[in-house]
Amino acid sequence: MPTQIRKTRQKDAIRAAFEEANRPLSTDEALVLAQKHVEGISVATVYRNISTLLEDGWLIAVEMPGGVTRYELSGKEHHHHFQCTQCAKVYELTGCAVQVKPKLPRGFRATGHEFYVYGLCADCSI
Amino acid sequence: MPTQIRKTRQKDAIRAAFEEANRPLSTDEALVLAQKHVEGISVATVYRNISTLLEDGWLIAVEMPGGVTRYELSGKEHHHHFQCTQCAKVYELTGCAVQVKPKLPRGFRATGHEFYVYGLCADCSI
DNA sequence: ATCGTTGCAAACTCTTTGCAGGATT
DNA sequence: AATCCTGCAAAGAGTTTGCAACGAT
Repeated sequence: MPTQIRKTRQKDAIRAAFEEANRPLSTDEALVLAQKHVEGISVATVYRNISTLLEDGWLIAVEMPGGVTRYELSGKEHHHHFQCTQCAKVYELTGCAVQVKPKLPRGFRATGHEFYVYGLCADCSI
Repeated sequence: MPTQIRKTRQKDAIRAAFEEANRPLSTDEALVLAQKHVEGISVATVYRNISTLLEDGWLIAVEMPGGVTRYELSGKEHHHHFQCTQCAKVYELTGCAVQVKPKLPRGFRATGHEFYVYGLCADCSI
């Protein structure tokens, strides 16, 4: 008998937060957004549910340099991320072409790369 | 009278650690290397001195996605960083050409970008 | 003898975990 | 009713800070 999973208001609120946001969310941001659906939802619950959603493959982690980890809906095609230097929000960048010619030291082997753009988002550009 | 600065064994040990390493160091790595010069040097001292060296402009912070901040000697020309997925050490990449054509959403303005390469360092490639 | 610096320990922040009560099936 | 899930509070990990003692000038 596989362990059963129950539907709760908190779980729904957290999933809704990510679906409504349209951008990667930190645990704090997810907490604030989820609290609009379920008042009094706790941080621990947000952390636990994000862990579960990561294991389920519903979310993936977005590691930002010098910042807390964000999470976004999985299943999107390859893309990079933009962080606003003013409000610190992170956005997805689609169709951002990057050409790399890494010159590695002798003996080094590259297996992947990450790329981040910084600047001002639309709200902060005003 | 400007605030005087004193020369201490701890301070020298921490600077030596960065000069000998030839790669960006985390506070932990700096602590371990500094302890080879001054036994019993404390974490607090490492943190405090790194802060001072940052203010002095002798060090600059290297923020790695999903990892602790590293610090490297300042004054080098523009370069990116390589992180070994095996030993987690960070190395500088010189002469790594990156061509970017970011397609930003309407109203967004880019001011900079960061680039990271992952793979196996020489020691871990064996 | 000053007073900058250090080491220790406490404080803080972010995240994880134990546990008892509450909610879903 | 069974047991998954939540909230609270305590516990960890990494970093910062207060304070008395140390030590460079």
